[in-house]
Amino acid sequence: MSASRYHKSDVLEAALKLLDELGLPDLTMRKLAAALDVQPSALYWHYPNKQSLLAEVSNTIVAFMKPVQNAATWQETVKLKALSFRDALLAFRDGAEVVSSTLALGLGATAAIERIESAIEIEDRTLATSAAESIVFLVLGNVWHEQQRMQANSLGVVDNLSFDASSSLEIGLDLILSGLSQKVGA
Amino acid sequence: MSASRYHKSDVLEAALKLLDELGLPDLTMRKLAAALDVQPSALYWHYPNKQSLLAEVSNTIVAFMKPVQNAATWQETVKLKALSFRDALLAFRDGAEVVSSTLALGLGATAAIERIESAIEIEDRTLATSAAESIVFLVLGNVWHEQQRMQANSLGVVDNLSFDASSSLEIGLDLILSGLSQKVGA
DNA sequence: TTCCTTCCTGAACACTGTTCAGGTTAGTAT
DNA sequence: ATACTAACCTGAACAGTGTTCAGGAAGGAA
Repeated sequence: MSASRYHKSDVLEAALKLLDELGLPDLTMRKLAAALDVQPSALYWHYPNKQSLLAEVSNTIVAFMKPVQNAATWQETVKLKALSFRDALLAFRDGAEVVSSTLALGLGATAAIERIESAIEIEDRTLATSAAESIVFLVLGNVWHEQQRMQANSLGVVDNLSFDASSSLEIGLDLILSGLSQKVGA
Repeated sequence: MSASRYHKSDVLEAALKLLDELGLPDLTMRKLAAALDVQPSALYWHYPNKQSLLAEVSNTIVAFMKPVQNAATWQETVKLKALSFRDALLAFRDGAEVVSSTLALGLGATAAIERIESAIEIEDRTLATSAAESIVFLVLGNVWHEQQRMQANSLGVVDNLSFDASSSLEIGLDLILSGLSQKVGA
């Protein structure tokens, strides 16, 4: 198989598949090349470097956010969007770490902030932006931590299962949203 | 100079110094060894691997948090502790990234969560833990983002200076704290 | 058939973390 | 002073990493 040639989207697709199989630490250019039955240097025709490849991987993960049906209140919509972001991260192995890294580099994942900000129906847009950014950091931190535990568990490391990550995230979200409602008098 | 032998704390100290001079991506075992005028393999007598070294670096950064004088309300104390955490991260180059990585690995930085949680004077300790965790994620995300911008700026990359990271963090903190006050009826 | 763009090879460069057998130094005990 | 033991380090190597570069082959258009 794979007798013909590839283009950018094929490489991206293969990277996502390999990310899921091996995890981020083992996602190397050489293994990616081997999976495509190609020399490592071939990848550099499609992407200038590994970082820009990972940036597109990150964008793909973020774009995986499912749109939310409008809820009763905008607060509810914001929460659903945040949880949809969470689900997108969880859908890919090490998703949170990938997105965190590229967001810190200023490359990708600003889409997530914008999408959440757009749901915050208040007049003070500076406040809305900060709130959206806070929510994104909160989700990323939570999921990163959770995915790390998942891998540790699959490696047989003992863990205190007494801690429910998903409800911890929801508590944090509720805190921000209730603070937001209060500050804006709604 | 450096004619005599080292022990663990010397290596840690040198690592912190080198982190500040070179940044996390260039903090390699070989450069650390060279700074100590020692073979790279010598480092592995003190630390089993690079990760455990970084975990102690992370712990040192977190321990850099200055204690806060008790404020009028516990809300104020929590906020001051969060800002003290922020200052500790900012005191070291790439501090937020270092601490994020090791916190995700479950190794260090739980001290920061505990210290903030202890200031949250409410009865529901589950809520307090989630709130403290949220605050830590928020600070880490903010500072990571900010430190990345600092480095980008020092490399001559253009940046929109219209964005004040420190006030964005304070807004996020206020949102969580006001949500917390509301939920507990204080 | 010529030509040009697209995609890839093969080999190398300059690194990285880590291991290991063996040596040296320092301090303690006899 | 001598023997012993723990602390610390050398030197060399292994197996891997991202990336570069000159050149070659495949596919479509003129």
